[in-house]
Amino acid sequence: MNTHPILQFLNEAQCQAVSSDAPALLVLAGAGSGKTRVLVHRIAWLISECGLSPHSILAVTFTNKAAHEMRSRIESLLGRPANTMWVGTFHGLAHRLLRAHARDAELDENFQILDSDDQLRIVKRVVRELGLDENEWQPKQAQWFINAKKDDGLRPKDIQHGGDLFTATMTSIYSHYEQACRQSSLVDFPELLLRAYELLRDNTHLREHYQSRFHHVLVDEFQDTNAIQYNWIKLISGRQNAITIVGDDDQSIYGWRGARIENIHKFQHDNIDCETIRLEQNYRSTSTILKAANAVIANNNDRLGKNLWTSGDQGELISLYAAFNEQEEARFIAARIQDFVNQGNNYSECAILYRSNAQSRVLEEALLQRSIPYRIYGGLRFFERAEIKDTLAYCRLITNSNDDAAFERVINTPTRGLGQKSIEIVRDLARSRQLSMWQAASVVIDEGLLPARAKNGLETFQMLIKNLASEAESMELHQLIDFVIEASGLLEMYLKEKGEKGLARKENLQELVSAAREFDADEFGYNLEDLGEAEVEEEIDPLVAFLSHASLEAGDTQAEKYEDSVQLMTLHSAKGLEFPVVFMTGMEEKLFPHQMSMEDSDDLAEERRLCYVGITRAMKKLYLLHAEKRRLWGKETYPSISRFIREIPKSLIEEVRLNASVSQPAFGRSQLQDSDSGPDGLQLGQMVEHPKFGAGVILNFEGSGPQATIQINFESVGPKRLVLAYAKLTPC
DNA sequence: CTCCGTAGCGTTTTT
DNA sequence: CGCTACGGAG
Repeated sequence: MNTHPILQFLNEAQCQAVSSDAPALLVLAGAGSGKTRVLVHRIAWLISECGLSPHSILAVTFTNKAAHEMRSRIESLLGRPANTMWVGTFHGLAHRLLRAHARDAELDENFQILDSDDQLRIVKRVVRELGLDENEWQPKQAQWFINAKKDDGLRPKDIQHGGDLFTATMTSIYSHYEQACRQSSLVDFPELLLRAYELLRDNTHLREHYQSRFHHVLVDEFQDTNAIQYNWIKLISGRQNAITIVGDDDQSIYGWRGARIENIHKFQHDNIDCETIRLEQNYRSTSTILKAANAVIANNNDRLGKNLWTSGDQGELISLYAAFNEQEEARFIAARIQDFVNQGNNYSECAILYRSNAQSRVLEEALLQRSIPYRIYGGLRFFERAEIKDTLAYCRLITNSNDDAAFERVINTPTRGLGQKSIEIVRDLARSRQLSMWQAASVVIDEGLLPARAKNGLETFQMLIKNLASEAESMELHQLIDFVIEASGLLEMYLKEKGEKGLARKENLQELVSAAREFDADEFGYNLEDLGEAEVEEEIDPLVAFLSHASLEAGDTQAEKYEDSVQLMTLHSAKGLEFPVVFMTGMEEKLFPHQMSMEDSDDLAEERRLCYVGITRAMKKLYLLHAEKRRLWGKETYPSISRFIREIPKSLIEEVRLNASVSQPAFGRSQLQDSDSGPDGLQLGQMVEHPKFGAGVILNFEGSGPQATIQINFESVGPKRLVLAYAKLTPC
């Protein structure tokens, strides 16, 4: 037994992972197996035991939350700050590199970051400018295309369209979009990564500098990395440095966003000396819950393989409840939560998970009816609010008047007599003379291309921005923001809004001012004190830093954290969290697995991983719910039970009835029936096809002999009772 | 420019 | 069903 303080209280596999001296280490960390703990302890180990300087450590995560948590846990373990250690998100670190070496990356030193909203606006404009029909060539789709290509490290010139009209058109949009971004010194999220990659790839001096600096690179949630992230990691760590990657192939749920689960296999392949350690002991859930999770995920192929276990006890059976409809599903949950709380527990110990956001509405209503406090994850985040984005758009114009995205956003907000038509004139001129909107505006005024009223508006706008820019030089960041809010007329405009809305907006704007007051560029690593040979260009403007910060850390989704409340969220946002009691709702075919992911086997496997993630969120008690009837987009549907439920051993489930509960149920079976099997080898819960009614699930067998009937829940027409002898059923 | 009516559409989300 | 985005009327 190792008695080293850093290795204390770790199990054997964890100790091995923390103290491994392998140059390439892969830690396959199952849900709830102490993944973050291992990562944090390993870094502390490297510093205090292997004598590595924090300066030579690079740790990468996906979310800001994870990055902050990691740094503070390392520091508290070490008992001292480790400022020189690079800990951050892929995007945050890429941004840091680009700021420090803007010239080498061929970027304007005041470049700003586009969020997906701004990005879509620019794509839309490009599509329009190319004279393409927006219905045929949807900007959303083009945006998706561009991002997917960037995630794969492809520039327009790298794309072979081979005469394919779709690819050719999309590539052309991509190319023009790139041009527009360059014009305005704007960088979107995937561009941050791609640029940072190209920077190191094409600049030997810089690459060698960072390779000799970072002796150990650690990556969290490796299953979520995309192609460019993987290549960036490879580039920055070079051949001589150690890499630790931590991840769980079974929890890869972002394939649709470019994440490459294969990167884990690739890592093993690229590093012949790679050591693999599995963390399979789970400290979160009961063995019942783990068995269910293991059984479900076992249906996927190509896994690296892992079996979660616990030394804890069995705990309660998983409860399965078949509700009549979604309202009843919600009421059942609310009642259970109320019971749970009445027994002396907290609301915050309960989480309600769903596949898609639309499901939350009915759940909210049921909770509201019982006055159960709840908190919804997701939704608008602080820096995404319209009033905040408007204010920041003015600030961006102060920093860089050629920022077309910002220009378009506020040119007529608040209204100053500039309609669609006037803006179109500016836009056209900007395009034909290859100018930014701001530059084009001056030309339009000089050449008298606008009616008097619009011309006035445009001039007022220009004066305003120039005025703000000159004031900016003598003001503190927070004073400036405050001044912008006032002088732009935004505050006045919002206060005119009726109801609470205007006031809420005013409060948010005040919060923005305090955020600016507390903002410290150095603290967020925007100024780099120790780049050594690779020189830092001059000190970053605090406003530029604040704007980048706003884009990179959009802030929390609104919620009063201190209040004890039930947690509502999608299965995706539940990843990484845990709750004593978990309700998984809408366990129905076409909802979960989602209809759009049922055809393709890779998509289906990802849905299954999502289910695995959901199940493993539960610590003590798991409820699975499905409705026999569900209103979807105003239409009644009769969904069949999710295949994932059928993948859980029946011995782990008890079916909840309204007044009693029976263990070892068959799905939808009456309590009196004691066999799963009916005549003709048909089984309860089985999918069958009827020539007239289509597909359905067998609910029950009744009677015997020639009068025997079968009850089937059809997708098209709902539950029906048929005489078995005449029903021409084919199993499917 | 603002307001209102309707056509169209409808996973998952962080940076 | 309920939201958004856009187009026409005032």
